[in-house]
Amino acid sequence: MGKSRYKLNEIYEKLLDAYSYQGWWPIINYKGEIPNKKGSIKGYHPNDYDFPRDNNEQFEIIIGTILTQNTSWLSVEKSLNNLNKIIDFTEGNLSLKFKELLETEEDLVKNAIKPAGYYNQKFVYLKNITDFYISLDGRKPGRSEVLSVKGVGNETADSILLYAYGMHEFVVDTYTRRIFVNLNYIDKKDSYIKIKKFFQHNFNGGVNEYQEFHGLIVEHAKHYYSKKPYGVDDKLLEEYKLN
DNA sequence: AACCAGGACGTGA
DNA sequence: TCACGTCATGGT
Repeated sequence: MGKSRYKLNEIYEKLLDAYSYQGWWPIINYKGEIPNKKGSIKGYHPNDYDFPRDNNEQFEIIIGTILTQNTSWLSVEKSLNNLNKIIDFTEGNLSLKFKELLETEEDLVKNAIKPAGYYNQKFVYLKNITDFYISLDGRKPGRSEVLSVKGVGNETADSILLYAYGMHEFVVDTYTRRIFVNLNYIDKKDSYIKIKKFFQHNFNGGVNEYQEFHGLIVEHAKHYYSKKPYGVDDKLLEEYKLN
């Protein structure tokens, strides 16, 4: 494990030194703040992995995973705050209240989530995942089970499992691909599952480290992998680049 | 004014 | 399987 030529744990430590704890997944009613964090100014809980603290926070994370598909977190935060004005996220059973709202106030919900984009699609996806969540009745879902929900693909599934359920599933996103393609650790044509397994086999860490690593990868990528050509100015991880 | 943002799905080869 | 078009608002 330590003799792998892929030094993922060293990279993890390097990113942690550079950016410190990211406090993913953000909770909109949490009062913690990280100054100068792009995409949001609050909701993160750095170096505190005891989340979600209740079922409503768990469901809020799940809503967020749908809304953030191909969209910036700032837009999602606006949508979540809009929804929070319609339904109190902190009282009662959020999933049941949300289901009721989805069924009776379609236009109201669509308008609320508009900032996150794709609001017609995401409205349907939210209905699907809400019904699924309620059907679980508190039970932890399996990966294939979550994947079967229309609107939940590989990344969203792993985000739900890792951040909402605290399960040991590595999340791969476009930023992960860009960084580690640039380091020649993976090929840009590799499938999601292949990359996920690559990280799970070569990165030694538990649930907390999986959560943190993904947040760090996103943070680092926002600095050096948002505009083409990706990563040419990435001095921080330069020493880990292969051939 | 293009381009991108914490993707997923349907379609046709 | 896989490449491609579609979904859509908002920031840079």
